[in-house]
Amino acid sequence: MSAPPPLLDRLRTRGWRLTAQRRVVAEAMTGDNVHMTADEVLERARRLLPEISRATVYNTLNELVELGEVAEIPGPDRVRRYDPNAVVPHQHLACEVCGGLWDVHAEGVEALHPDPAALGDFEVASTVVTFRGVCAACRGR
Amino acid sequence: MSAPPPLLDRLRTRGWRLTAQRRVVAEAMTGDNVHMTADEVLERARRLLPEISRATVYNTLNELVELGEVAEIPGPDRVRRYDPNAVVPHQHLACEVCGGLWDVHAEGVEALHPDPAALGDFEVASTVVTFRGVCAACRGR
DNA sequence: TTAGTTGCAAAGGCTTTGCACGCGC
DNA sequence: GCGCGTGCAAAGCCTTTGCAACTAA
Repeated sequence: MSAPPPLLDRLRTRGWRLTAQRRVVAEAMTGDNVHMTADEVLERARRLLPEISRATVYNTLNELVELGEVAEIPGPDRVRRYDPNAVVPHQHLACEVCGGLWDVHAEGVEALHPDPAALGDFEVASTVVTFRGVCAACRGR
Repeated sequence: MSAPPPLLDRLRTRGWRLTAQRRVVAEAMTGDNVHMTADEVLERARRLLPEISRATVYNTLNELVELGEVAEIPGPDRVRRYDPNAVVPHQHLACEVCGGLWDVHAEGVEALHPDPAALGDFEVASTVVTFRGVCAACRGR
C-alpha cells in the first residue's frame, strides 16, 4: 500500500530550514532501490539546480544521515553510498567488483543476536546484513 | 596449547615469495589485536623492522586479502581494517563513534538467505553481519 | 640469473573545512 | 536583521602508483 510520507514532508515537519539546494538534494534521493554516491547525488541535483555546489551536497547528506532519514552504507570500496530507504529495514547485495549495491530482503534478521558474554557494555543500535558477491554484469566479464 | 595455524606456513606452502617485510607484516597480523588499520599494522611492523615502508604494508595487506588469508572490513568510517581471522566465520561489533571493531559471535547467520526473487543473477560469496552501536568507552563520554 | 619486491615520493580519489557572501525565517 | 546555509578553493586523509634499486629462489 502507501509508502511512508515523502522525505521532504518529514523534513518540513521537523522544522528543517528549507532552501532550494536542500530541496533538490532530497528530490535526488527520492525513489526506490537508490544507492547513490555523493557524486551521483550531485549529478542528479545539478539537473534540477545547476549552480549547486559539491560541498553543499556533502553537507546536506551528512545532515540527513544525522537526522536518521538517510542511511550511510559502507561497501567493499571506500566510497560512501546513501540509502534514502532508512525507514524500512532491509538488507543489501554488494558487488565486490563494481561496488554496486542493491536492496534485498532476508528472513531471520530479527533473530540474530550477538553472544551476550562477548557483548560487554556495547550498546547495539542496529543490525546490518550484507550479502557480498559478484553482480550479474560483472560476472559477464 | 598447540601453536596457532601459522599464517606464514600456509603462505610458504602456497609458494609465496618470503621477504623480511612480508614476514613482519604477517607477524604483526598475528595475535589478539585483531582489527588493525593499515597504519596500525605499519606501526607494529616497524617495531620489528624499522625500515619497512608504508607502501609495502599496503601491498602486502592487499595480497593477503586476495589470497583469502585476511579479510578487509568496511566500517562506519572510511578507514579499512584488516582481520587476520578470515578462516573462522564470525561477526563484528562496530562502534559508530570511534570506528572500533570487535569480534563477536551470533547464531542463525547460516540461516539467512536473500529473497531469491530479488537475487537475480547475483552470486553470493559471503554473508556479512555487523552489529552497529556505541562501545562502552564512547558511551562514557 | 631474473622475475618479483621494495622504497620513495608524488599523485589520486573522496570528503571536509575556512571564510565571505547570501538568503530563509 | 539575525543566524544559518552556501559556494569556492584549498587542505586533509587514506590509499595507490611509477620507477629505479634490490633480492629470494
